[in-house]
Amino acid sequence: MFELAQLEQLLAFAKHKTLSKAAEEMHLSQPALTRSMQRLEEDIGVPLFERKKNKLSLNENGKLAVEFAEKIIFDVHTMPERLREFDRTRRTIYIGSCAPAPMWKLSHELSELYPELALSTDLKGTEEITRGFDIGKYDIIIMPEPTDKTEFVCFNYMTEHLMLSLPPAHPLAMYKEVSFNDINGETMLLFSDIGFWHDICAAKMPDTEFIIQSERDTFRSLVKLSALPSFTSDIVTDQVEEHRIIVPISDKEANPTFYIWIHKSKKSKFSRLCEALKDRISP
Amino acid sequence: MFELAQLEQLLAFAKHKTLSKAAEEMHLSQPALTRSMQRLEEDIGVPLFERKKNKLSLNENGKLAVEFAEKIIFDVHTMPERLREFDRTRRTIYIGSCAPAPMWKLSHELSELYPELALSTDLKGTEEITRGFDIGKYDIIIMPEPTDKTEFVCFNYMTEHLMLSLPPAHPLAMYKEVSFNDINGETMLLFSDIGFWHDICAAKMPDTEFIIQSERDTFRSLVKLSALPSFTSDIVTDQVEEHRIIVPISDKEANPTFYIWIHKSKKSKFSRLCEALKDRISP
DNA sequence: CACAATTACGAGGGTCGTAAAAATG
DNA sequence: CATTTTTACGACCCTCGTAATTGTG
Repeated sequence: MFELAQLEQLLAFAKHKTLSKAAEEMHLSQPALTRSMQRLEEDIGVPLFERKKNKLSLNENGKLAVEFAEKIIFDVHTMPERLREFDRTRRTIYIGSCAPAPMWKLSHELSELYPELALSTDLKGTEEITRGFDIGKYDIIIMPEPTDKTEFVCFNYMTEHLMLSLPPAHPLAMYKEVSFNDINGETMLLFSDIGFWHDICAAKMPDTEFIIQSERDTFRSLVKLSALPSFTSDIVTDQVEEHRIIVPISDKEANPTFYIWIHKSKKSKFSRLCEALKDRISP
Repeated sequence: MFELAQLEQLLAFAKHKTLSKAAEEMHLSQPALTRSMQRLEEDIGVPLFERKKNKLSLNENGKLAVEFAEKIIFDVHTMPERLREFDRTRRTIYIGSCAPAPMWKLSHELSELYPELALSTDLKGTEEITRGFDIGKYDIIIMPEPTDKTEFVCFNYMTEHLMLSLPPAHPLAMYKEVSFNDINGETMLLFSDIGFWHDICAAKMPDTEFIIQSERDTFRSLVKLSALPSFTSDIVTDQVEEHRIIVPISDKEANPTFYIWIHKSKKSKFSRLCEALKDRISP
């Protein structure tokens, strides 16, 4: 049986048309290549080359052999790549979420339930999250609505309450609660990595100008230093907001319940999680 | 890079479930297999096995690796087979003919024109010959009719005259010529390997009983010794038929002209033959 | 205790590189 | 005369087999 190295050498020769050049690419001496190709011919049992005194070229057999070799070498190279990728996905839980708060909570719980697995999290709008779920990019997704599709299992995970964070001097600070409509037209500070909240903001407050900040620390400094309103929620408890008035937002869109979707086919992989959530199964 | 031998060893292990059995099939010692599989894991970069103290089994990666390996090893084994077949067809001219006489003539001419190539001849009815031509089984076919298909090139090759060979005492021996109709109902000797002549006989002499003989020498002896009529032709000059009366057959089916068909795509391969026949091209 | 997997170590075979030869444009 | 292919020869690396170890049912 011939060796893979010989097929790669054949491809190198087909590419460079001379043994010397091919040998260079293969980090091999010319004589070694000569013998290696002679062995290949012997092993296969048909002549692959046309030999002139100082010229070697592929004959018809050789040209066909190159086509075979290309396919085999391609498969041989993809095999380890695909296996490594497969191994990686096997050791990682891929989460897609439409909001940060439930993702933090779920990440925390998963890392305790599955300390041997790595987590990969992705924060996007609902549309992109469901698309990624459909193509198998995510094992688990967090959505602001349940699903009744029979191929998914769905859990009621948590509810978040969005609130307005205001400097005490702000006119809205006196209200016990506000609606998106009240805020519409304001200029606001907004953190960028917030998933579907972007869509909510755009839909419910079309006239509001958002000053978007992607650095969390910078965002927090801005909130402290500026007189502009910003959002916070009942989940973001760690965020110290001194000298700010917190006002609940009444709209139902501001108080979403988040649901966890999992493919039924992956139930066994996430049996521990499903067990932990079994009381919250939806519907 | 891993080696093909390692993939085959992996397949052997997948088949036998233990290194010892696999080693036996591979004509290798167990320790050698152990190390070989360890190298395979290293080369690919992911664990393929689940190791218990005295039990080795494939993990999920390993099962996927087996699928890859099966495909690669299959391709590796087919490559030499296909190349040998390709080489053989390249060195052989495959001829299909519906009659023996033009096949002998063509074989003779081809072996002089292409002394470096082997000949493979096949004698069948017209239907089977054209079918074989369509599927590429034959490079050249000999047919009793021309073709006007543009993808073929066609030559008028030769005409053969079928004749009746009779013992002098036979009633038909006095005629200057006969028709198939005159012979219909006789009992006749017939050589078996005669291609489309079988169809002619069956069609034109449905009531004739043919005593079919496949051994040429036996057939000739029978012709000499029996008082039964048989066929001969103007081409079969070497056949000494003492004490036999030769009567021409008048039907047009008994005097066919044979045509050579060649795929235009193979014109270059048979350029010498086409050159030799260029005066007889048949539109 | 038979069997399976793994480790240690020495031997052998195969492939490589260097050197040299032969041929070409 | 630079370039290319091929052959000859010695060296080295790599894999193999034997032997020994550990562990299991």
